[in-house]
Amino acid sequence: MGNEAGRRATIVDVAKKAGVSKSTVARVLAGSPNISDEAAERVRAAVLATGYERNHLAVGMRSGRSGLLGLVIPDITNPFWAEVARGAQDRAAQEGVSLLVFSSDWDAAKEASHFRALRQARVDGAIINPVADNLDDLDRFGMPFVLIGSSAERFPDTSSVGSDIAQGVRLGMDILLAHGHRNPALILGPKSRLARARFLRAVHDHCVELDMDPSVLRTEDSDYTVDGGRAAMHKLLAAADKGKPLSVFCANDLMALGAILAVREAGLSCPDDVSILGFDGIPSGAFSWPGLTTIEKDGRQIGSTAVISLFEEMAGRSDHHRIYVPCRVVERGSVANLSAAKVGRVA
Amino acid sequence: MGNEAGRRATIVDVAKKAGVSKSTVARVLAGSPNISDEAAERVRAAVLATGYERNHLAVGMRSGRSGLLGLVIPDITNPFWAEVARGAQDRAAQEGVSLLVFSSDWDAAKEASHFRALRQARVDGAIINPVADNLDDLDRFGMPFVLIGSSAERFPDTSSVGSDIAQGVRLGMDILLAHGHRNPALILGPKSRLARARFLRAVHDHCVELDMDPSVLRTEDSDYTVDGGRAAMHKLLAAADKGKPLSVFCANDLMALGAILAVREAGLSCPDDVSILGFDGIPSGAFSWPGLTTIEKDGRQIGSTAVISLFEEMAGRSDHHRIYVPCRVVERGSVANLSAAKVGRVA
DNA sequence: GTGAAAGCGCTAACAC
DNA sequence: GTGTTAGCGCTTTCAC
Repeated sequence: MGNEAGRRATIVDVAKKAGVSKSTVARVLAGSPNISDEAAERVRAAVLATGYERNHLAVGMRSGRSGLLGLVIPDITNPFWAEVARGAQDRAAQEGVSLLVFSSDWDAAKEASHFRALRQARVDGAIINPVADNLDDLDRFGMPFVLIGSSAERFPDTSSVGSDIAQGVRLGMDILLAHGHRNPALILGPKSRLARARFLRAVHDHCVELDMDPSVLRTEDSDYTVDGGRAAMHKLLAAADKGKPLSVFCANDLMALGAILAVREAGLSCPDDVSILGFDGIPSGAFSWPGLTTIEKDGRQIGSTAVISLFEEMAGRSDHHRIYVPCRVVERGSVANLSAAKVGRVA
Repeated sequence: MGNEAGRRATIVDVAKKAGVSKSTVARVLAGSPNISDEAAERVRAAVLATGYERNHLAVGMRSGRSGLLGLVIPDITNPFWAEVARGAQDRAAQEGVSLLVFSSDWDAAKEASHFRALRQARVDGAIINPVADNLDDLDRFGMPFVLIGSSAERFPDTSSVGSDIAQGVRLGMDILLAHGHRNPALILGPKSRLARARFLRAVHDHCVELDMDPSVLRTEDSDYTVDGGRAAMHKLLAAADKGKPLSVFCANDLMALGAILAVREAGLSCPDDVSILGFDGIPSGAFSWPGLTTIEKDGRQIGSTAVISLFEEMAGRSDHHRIYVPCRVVERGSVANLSAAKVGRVA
């Protein structure tokens, strides 16, 4: 325990044991260069002997750095956000700081109360997927922060890290096209959501790049849920030409999983009759039948990049910036290769 | 900001504004009873006017309570542990404390380093799914803690909260029996794992209760993975009587999902030819085809109960205890009802 | 019912 | 290169 009294050792105990002053100990601990080798050695020995461990509360109080970072995400139970949290955790550990994690449930009141907790804990900075429409709470207290997720774009003059949706959509369209699917249908989220507009815009932009007419693409609006995707798929199926191969690009994986269900319910086969492409990369996509081919967002990368960005922000050594983390294709089995199939039939 | 200088308001600013002493402010904040209504009112007004928020670092330093709790789980990315974290988070928020979350990856070295972080942050207590074989690190520093998950049973003289595996296994066997499945096969984890023995023992115990001979049950050892379950299922299929309905109780959901895959690969149907029951309740089970019928562990409940237990532990107002949180059945479609099927054929 | 004063463990000037 | 000193913001005796 470090001393006779049985309390935890303090810097004074270490100083006494090493026969130096508090400041010398503090300097060794901080890795200051102006220390004699001998003193440093004695301090290190004393630290070991006493079992001393720095009291971050005291450090934080004096230095103004608590060694704590805050992370506020919608729901730690959502696999994408869990990945983000993991990425942030690992990076924070690497930097020697710890992470306070909060779930907001997309609820502004909860978010506000988490912000209060962050301020009271005197976190050195925060990584936030914002739900409320203003960040005054944070600004007012001068807490450095970095926004994550795509909703961050609502806020000018902030740093943010999110998925590169435009690139992901390009990837998705290209996969579909490369596999022989012309004019895929689109299952989108509800009109109210910003994400819907961004996804759609990305599709349009890429169509234009490809000399395709985007207005030809059939779209179906729905909720970002399994049931939403299922319902949308049923509508698409009802309106589709029988016998003609159909392909669908869903704006998230949950809807894509629902679409697969709907195809089976209609007595059709995925991918033989209809090909389905998702967007997210949730783990459940690996266990559906067929496995879901999807565009995967890199949550872990977003989390770790956000920590790095936050450190920049804390150091104030950079302007605000937006970082877009690229997505990647995960091919499983829900998108048929039409060209290959034709070759097969010929043979 | 609370004062002219633009720094965050302190208790002194509040005291000045309210025209009372620091101590009076502190007493109001702490909810002490011996305060005149008038003073209390003026303090409250001053708090609002200054935008004062308690500095938890200073509070912790002086009072010895940081208002921080630690949570060390194997992986926040694992849906079960994410549920646990969420339960703990919500309960902690309710109690006015914040949660530091760490992932150990079942790695003793990482665990040790997280313990150090917990000690340095001076958390008031910790909730831990232990990987290492001893908890001396924690004991030595007198940090109150509660163990979670079933591995906790390795440690005598500790408090713990985990799933009631015995009850869950009973639930599973009863579902199988009720649906007309005699003598289900068992897909278990590797021999090295404690969890395997506990699961098997629970099955045996329940068989004895039911006057069944447990030695009649075919078992297959494997890894706790999708591929493990798939391989085990193929072996079971190879050894099974053709045409006779087969049922399998898997010790976790990942293996069960693999088993479903194997059944399809063998050209058979689940649940028509073989029924599969899982154990865990992971979200992916809802998206497989057929949906996985399983015994669900209540991670959220475990998390929130662990926080309550930890508070008991911190208050020292109870002996060590073990709490077993009950599991529940989630019926989806992977277990056929043999009795119902027969009725159907007759009709 | 309230105030004055001490001090938690540490860092950061400032001296030497 | 090292020691001395003054607090950081709060809680908690101890007076009155």
